[in-house]
Amino acid sequence: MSGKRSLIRSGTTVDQMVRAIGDRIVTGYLRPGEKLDETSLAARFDVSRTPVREALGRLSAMGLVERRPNRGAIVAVVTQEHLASMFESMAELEAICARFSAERMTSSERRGLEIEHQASARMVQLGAEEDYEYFNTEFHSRLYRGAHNAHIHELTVMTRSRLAPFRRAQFMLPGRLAKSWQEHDLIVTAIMRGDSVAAGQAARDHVSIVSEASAVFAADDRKPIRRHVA
Amino acid sequence: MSGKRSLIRSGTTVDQMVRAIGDRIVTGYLRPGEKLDETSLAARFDVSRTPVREALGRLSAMGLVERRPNRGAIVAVVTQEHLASMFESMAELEAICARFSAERMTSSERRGLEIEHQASARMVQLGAEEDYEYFNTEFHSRLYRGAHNAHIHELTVMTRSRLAPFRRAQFMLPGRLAKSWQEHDLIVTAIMRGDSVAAGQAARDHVSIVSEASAVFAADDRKPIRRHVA
DNA sequence: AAGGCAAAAAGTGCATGCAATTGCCTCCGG
DNA sequence: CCGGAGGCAATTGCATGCACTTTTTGCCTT
Repeated sequence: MSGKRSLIRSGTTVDQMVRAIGDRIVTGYLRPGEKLDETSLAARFDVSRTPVREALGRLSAMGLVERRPNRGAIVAVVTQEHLASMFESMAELEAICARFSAERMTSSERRGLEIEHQASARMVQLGAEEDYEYFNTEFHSRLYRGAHNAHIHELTVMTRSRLAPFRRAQFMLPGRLAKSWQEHDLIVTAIMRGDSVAAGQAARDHVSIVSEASAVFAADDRKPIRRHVA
Repeated sequence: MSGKRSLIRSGTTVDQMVRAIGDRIVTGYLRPGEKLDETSLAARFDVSRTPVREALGRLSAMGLVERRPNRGAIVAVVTQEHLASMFESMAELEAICARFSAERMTSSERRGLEIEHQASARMVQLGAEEDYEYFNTEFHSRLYRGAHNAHIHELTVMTRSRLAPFRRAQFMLPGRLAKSWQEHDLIVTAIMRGDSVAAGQAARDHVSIVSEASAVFAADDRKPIRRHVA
């Protein structure tokens, strides 16, 4: 083969394929409904069809691609209805995590959450969307971990990744940044005082709002986003 | 190849493998930690290693088998802690389904639920564990569908199947049958009067009790079940 | 000109073969 | 007697080839 398959090192070939293809889907580079031809993908990444097939299988299990027997794979196309169901699920899952976090977070976890949350306030003041996004992700991850429930954690992360393609532009909405922080603040406050019911409700509301914000973009997401190849 | 691969017809070869191996895991025929050798499985089912590999991949995504790169696959071994987290998740998921069902079930869905539930009462009187298990599964499925949320449905079914190996003996506990029905009754009643909070709580409690009942069996599940190699 | 049918082209599904990695067993040194 | 290095067997990971299914295209019929 040509180069030592430089991009995306580490892990087995299949892992690389999963990441390579998955990234392109999550970032919107490959658009819903787009055909995923095994042969072309294999050629594109300079591997044989076997690891590509396995990667498509895994991505299918993740819900990112749809596989039709004997008819090839396409990037999963989600109906507006199914999208709504995923957002609703996400709200419930986050609510559970927040509720459990309020009950179970260790004092050091609470401290960490508080500190990160306050740090992210600076990003809001600066209006740094990109940086805030990092803190946002970290914030939610802390909630998932704080729930101290491996399985819920897994389900939540899975659902979140599946929603990723539809969430990416949410912070472009004017004022969304500050609002997001305030919503986080409600959650943090509730967790700090151990109010599991309030924490759950605040988390649910937070996701619901994100859901609506994203829906705006889901609609005009049809415009060509195609960039350079990788 | 020899015979027309008679067992488990329909679907692609991989589907058959997934079902064949998955069944053996879910029913406890293959025990946690047991090595799943690709070559032997391929020989056993008279197919090549390729579909077996893909099946193992899917089962791994389902959480039924654990795959260690270059080191083969084993039947997923869950720690007591992770098992507890799955049961807890299940309780929360069922609670969500019951809550949504109370709010969203159509009148015909409500009618169907009620009828099935009443029918299952006969199984309790007869002490027919096997038959009751069918109604039980059906009952929960109705709850999942009644939530009218495709994604929650998916997560719930996935979690349920993953718990299947640890639930199978629950109805062997004396008196569990009648208690189960009474718990179902609480859920049904709450749903019928549209009391989402009560429905959710009843469903959560129901699963929690099942969880404890199953834990009893999870402990002495270590005894050798090994039979002939299928 | 439009519809339908058939043959070819394309692409998936599975089998098989080879390379690479792992685990084990042996042998040697301490 | 124990610990480690090296080689061997077993098993996984990937590549390739063939068969079958689906789709497309071009021609023939109406």
